[in-house]
Amino acid sequence: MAVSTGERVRRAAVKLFATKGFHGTGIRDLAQAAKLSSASLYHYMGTKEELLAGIMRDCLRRLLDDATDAVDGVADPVERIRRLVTLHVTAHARQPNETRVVDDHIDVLSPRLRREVVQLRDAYERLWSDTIEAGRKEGVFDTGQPAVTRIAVLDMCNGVARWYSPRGALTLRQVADHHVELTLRALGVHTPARCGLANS
Amino acid sequence: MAVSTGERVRRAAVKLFATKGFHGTGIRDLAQAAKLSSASLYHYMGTKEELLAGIMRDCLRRLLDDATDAVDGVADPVERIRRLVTLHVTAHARQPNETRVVDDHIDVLSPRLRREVVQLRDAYERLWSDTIEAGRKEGVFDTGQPAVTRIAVLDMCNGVARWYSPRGALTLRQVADHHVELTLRALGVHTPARCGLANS
Amino acid sequence: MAVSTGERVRRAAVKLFATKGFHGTGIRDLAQAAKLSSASLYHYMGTKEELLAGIMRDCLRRLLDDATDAVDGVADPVERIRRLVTLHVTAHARQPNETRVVDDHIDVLSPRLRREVVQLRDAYERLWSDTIEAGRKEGVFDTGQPAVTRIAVLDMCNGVARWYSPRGALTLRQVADHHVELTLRALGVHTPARCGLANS
Amino acid sequence: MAVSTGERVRRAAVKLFATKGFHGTGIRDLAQAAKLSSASLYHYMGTKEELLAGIMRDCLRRLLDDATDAVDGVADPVERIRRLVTLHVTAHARQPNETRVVDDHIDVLSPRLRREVVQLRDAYERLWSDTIEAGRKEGVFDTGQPAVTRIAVLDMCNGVARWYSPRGALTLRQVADHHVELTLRALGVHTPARCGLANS
DNA sequence: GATGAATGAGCATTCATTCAT
DNA sequence: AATGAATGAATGCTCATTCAT
Repeated sequence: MAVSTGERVRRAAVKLFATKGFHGTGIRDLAQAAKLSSASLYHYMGTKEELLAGIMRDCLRRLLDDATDAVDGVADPVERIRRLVTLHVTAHARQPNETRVVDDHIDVLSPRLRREVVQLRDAYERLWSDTIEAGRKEGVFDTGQPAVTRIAVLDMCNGVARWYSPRGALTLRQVADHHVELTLRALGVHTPARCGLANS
Repeated sequence: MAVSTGERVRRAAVKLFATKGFHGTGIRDLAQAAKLSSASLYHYMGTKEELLAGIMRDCLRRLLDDATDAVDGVADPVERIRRLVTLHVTAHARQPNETRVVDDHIDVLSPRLRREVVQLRDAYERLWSDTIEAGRKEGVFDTGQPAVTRIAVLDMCNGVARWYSPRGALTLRQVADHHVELTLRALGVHTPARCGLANS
Repeated sequence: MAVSTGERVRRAAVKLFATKGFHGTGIRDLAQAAKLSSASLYHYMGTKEELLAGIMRDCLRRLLDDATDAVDGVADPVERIRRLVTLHVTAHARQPNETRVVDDHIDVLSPRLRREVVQLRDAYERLWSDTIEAGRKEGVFDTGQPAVTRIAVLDMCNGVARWYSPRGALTLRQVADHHVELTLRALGVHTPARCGLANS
Repeated sequence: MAVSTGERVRRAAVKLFATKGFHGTGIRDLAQAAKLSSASLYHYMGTKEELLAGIMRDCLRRLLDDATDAVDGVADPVERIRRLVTLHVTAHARQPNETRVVDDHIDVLSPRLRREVVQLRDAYERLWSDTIEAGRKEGVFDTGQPAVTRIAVLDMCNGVARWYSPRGALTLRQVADHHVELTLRALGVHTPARCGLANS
């Protein structure tokens, strides 16, 4: 199935921004990767910065929507966190470039464009903090520094985008499960099969 | 106590590279921050890239040396990992800019300059993997994916450089201890005071 | 008749390189002479050095082609040398800048770009040495050092580019004829009207 | 025997100006070649341009003095030209760098510094034109364009600096003699041993 | 006599962007 | 929809030169 030119531009941008960084990517690099002249590029984007902001916005919106759906109606904090981690890790493994662009470029945006992106990111992180807080209140999570733990867990899961390969030794399922496990341990959840005993 | 001009250049570079990125930092930004003309800058550095590589090399060398000292003669894997985490977190909290430069810019370096930096980083990470492996062999660590866990723990600890403030709610001691705790949990170490019970 | 912008750039370069030298000509000088911004210049050239190499290559190629045509089918060494000198002097008188650029800048080129230029120059000079050699074999040229004589004659003819003016006392015809005469004398050809007697 | 620092500077400059050109030679190149810091260089020279002018001036002065001595008291135009050519070729073969600097850099000098150099050069060339004129008046030289011939002969002899090597096939004596021969032929002098007959 | 430090001006080249076609 | 042409501003870096030590 053919891909529209605008989509080709966006994909080129995602790949280049992720690997070379926003400032390390020139408009000519983008044009070449999108097989367009640099002038034509401007039919499909505003400025280079708006292109970046658009990518970040869409990626975060999708993540937020998916996460909202995933935990919708789920009350159990353990199950909620399980789903959040799985979704987060899956997204980072499947779209490593998009997620790396999102995770690494917030400071690059000028205030005007940053606002919306930050709002989306905060809304997304609130899903996590709310869940962690709920688990603490219910006594199923045991962590002295919930905010720090949340950041730590997210950083840990973000890292997947930098090393996971579908051709690697681990399946995506295994990686996701492992991070669920790590997260539950970080949150002090007593996973019975594991209390101090066998290797997985 | 006076600071040498060369040191001033390096400090300016550390701050700017950390906050704006290598490609986002111009030679004129550096000059202004170091209170020098851009021409004078070149008395104290080679190229901009060599300046970056020098910063990364020194920071990693210090970290590697300190870590080597810290675990020297310590046999117990739990104690070793405790020290590694404490040192790592402390470095990231005290020199957030240096460590962010190191953590974010390896891909920026050209092959020639990257080599040495990668060697240092690998030597440092080997301290971690060796320790984790030893703990697994002794049966005190319980993790199905030691390599993934190592990366996860390092990413988690690296994050400290992005949010810790000496003027924040937590002392450096508390942050370090918390990350030791998180790490031990990730490694499946049964910390008695915590097996499923009280908040810290 | 209008001149294309690319041609304007090339002409400006020829004039400036000839009069101020390659290193003495800045990109801004070129831009000003070509009535373009220095950035626009780069739509019409690669690097400054490639511009130079292109000029040299084209000039030499034309000279080589013209000389090849001029002596094509001509067997008599005296007539051949007559034509080579006439063509060479004419080219140096009519395009003094191009030829000066060619004659003065071979050492400026980096190896990559020098190769082709040197090949063309050598092919051109081979026309001369082959002709001189043939004349010697036939006994019509009398010179003890044919290689040195060839260089001497070429240097002598090259000089025309530095002083000839269409508004000067001598016509191009006269200058060419005079150099033919000088060359034949250098080659020891006995021009009857002249064996030691009258002024021309 | 030791060479003074000032002399070392001058020699470095001669070599570099000759091979890379004035504009192609940086002050740092000079300093490196003279084994001095670039600041120290300025103890031994004025500006870079004055260094160039000094070299040209001295070289021309020596040439002029030597040539004046060489023809002093010699009346016969043939003998005079013989001596001028021998001296000129010898100088160009023995000091190829100095003479190339002189021959190639007159246009580089600013008016102030150019004046004296041009005067010396003109005085030197007057020795040649006076001699040629005298020969013509006496009927021993036969050339229709004495001025053009003078330039041609000088260009021809200058070329020696670009190819002569003491390790080459020809001795300096042979090269000088050959150029004397070429010059006499150009001036239409009937050298008996040669009138149309054997190879040398 | 020698140099490290310093710099304003300049270098060739690339930047992101616009616009007429 | 697409691009060649164009540019002001900026890029990293080097220039020749000065001066305090």
